[in-house]
Amino acid sequence: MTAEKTLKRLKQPTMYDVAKLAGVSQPTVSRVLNHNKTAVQISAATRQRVLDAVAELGYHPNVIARSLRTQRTGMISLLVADITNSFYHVIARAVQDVARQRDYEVLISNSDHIYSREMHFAEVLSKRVVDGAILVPIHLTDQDLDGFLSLANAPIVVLGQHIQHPNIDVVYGDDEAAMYEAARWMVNERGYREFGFVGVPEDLPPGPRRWRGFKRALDELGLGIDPRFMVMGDFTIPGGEEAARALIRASKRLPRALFVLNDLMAIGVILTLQDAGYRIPDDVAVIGFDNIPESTIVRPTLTTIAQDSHDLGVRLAEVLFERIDNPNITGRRLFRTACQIIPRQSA
Amino acid sequence: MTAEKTLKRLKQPTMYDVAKLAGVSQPTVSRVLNHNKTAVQISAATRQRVLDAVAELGYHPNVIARSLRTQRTGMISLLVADITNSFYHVIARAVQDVARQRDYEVLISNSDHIYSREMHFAEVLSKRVVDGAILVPIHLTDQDLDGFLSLANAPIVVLGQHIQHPNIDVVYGDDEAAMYEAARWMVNERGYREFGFVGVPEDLPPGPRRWRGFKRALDELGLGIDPRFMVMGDFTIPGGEEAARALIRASKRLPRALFVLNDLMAIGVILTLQDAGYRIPDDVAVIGFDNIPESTIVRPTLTTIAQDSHDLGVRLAEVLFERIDNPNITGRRLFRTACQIIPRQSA
DNA sequence: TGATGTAGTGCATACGAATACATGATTTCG
DNA sequence: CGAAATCATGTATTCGTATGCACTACATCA
Repeated sequence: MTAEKTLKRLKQPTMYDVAKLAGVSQPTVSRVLNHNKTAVQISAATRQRVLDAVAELGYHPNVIARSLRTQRTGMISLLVADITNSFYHVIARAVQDVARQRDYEVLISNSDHIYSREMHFAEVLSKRVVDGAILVPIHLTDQDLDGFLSLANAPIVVLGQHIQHPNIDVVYGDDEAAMYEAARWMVNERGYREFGFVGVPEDLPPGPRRWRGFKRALDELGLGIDPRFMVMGDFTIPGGEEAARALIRASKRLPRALFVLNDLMAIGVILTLQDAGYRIPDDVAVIGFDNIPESTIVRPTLTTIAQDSHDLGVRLAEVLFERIDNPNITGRRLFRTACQIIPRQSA
Repeated sequence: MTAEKTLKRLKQPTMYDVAKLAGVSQPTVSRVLNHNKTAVQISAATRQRVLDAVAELGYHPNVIARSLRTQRTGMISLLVADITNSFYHVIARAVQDVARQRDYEVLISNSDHIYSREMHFAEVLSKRVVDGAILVPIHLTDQDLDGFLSLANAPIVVLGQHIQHPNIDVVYGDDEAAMYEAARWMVNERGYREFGFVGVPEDLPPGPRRWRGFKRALDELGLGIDPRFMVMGDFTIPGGEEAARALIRASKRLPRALFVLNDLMAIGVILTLQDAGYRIPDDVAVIGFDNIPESTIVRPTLTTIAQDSHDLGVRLAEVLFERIDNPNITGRRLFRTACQIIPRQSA
């Protein structure tokens, strides 16, 4: 009698168990537990009996069953391009904070910039395990997203202006304008007149935009850029290191200042150039983008362009929840966040 | 007729829809789609008709409904203490890789070392949204975990030797032994004989263990430690900076070498000491713990003790899946991973 | 050739909670 | 004081899938 199968997992109590103990019906239990969300009244006596029974049994609602019935999961997902990139940490934390206030869970995934992982993520979406998704699409196209959006009945919000889908909201830092301003600042305030650029392959989202802002400023100022001083990386520190080595290989003389597409690569560039004997910023100045925490760890500290990533995260989450609460919202809504130059030692 | 409510979300097709289109019953569809997991046979003709119907409708199984029926979610969760600490990134990635191979999703959460968040996480567990959990408990006690374990019918695996629960598997890096070896190495190989220690409050898990290993080596070598050279932080870079300032305040003369409980704090210590005019390692040597990527960014590069975090992550995931597959496993199984000294410039 | 398998399929039900509807008890008001 | 309104609760059904069981058709064997 006592020695039942201890190995067998104990079954969780259900609303029926609570109802039986309290001497009421299962729906009554449901109504007591959701009384804030339902208009139905429950007598104080019944409520108390139910609550006592809940406490006695240690009852927890089964989230799966509830989700099946309500068609809501209480979860949103967040796809970041690189979990090791601190830029996304702040965003993730902000998203989680907003979600926590609404009793939502956040499912964080990591694509490592890999297309198939982004696709996999979108597929999970279409199986309806989450009520909505925030993503940072690097490879996913409007077409891909369109397919998933019509399958999934969940809204999508993206970080990055390049997604043009007519029914996906976009939050972005205005990096094109920021690059433009930064280039002018480097010339006018800092006095640099010869630049190099460490970017990413053309088709990767932030690349073309940041390049355009940069190029526009240079054009207006009547400055050109030597093609040998343009190299590409892959957003990571090793990518930056490789890019720096490529620069050195291409020409023993380096440009006076380097714009690097993001901070991680900028750090890689600095470390490699220093190892090769160049002084930063005396021989080569370096400016990055993102203002990640590591930018204050490198020496010299990294001059960079800050996206207000906390704000980005909060907006992303808020915009998504608006859509979740009100599925009738349509259209491509745009939310812009300004960027800001953070002058430090490297440029 | 065509202009139905476009605003209304389209309903996903269900197995019934597929069944109707294929001219079979719903269970048959289920059997076709799960044929690898079920012993039942299906004729080739029927299978093809069903698959065609699936393709035509773009059917996706509803994961929620399946979970309710099977009592499995296909998700595990991972609670890390600090999402900004790179040490956990490698673990997260390793866990995700193992999970991916088994078609499991990983729900990453972040406690920020906050007790209430750890509790919240455990509660989610007990509502059965995941099939198992990996966690890095900082504040959670054996008692807490015991409560949740008996509520949840899901196994728990933890990182960190301090959890002694008789039914929770433990994976850990052998940091006590590593600190012991590192202390001997600092004395015998590097020649330091006067040490300071930057730790964390006594009750926080890795603290006492790492301290014990360190202390044991010093005792054996007949070296003492000046109480003024012992300060505490909170695992973070700002925590390390504050600790360094406390050290300087306590005595203008600093110890010859500093053991710091983890790399993030070690970096904070280095940056602050440098700003205060101390040369690393000439005035003060610093050794950290974890071997996070940032340890190669600081200058001087950080001498540290490496945990094989990829291995830790893989083990954690594998151990968890073993338990998920075989709920009859009981007991506290221990899995140890060795640590390794990584000599760099800071000590 | 009738008893016995076996492959292929449908029927009914269960998972746990939420909700439309029905019902009985109580109050309200003309 | 009787009809209608209101309150409190129960009954029945639903969400989408998996699975035990029943059933048919056909093959197998003695």
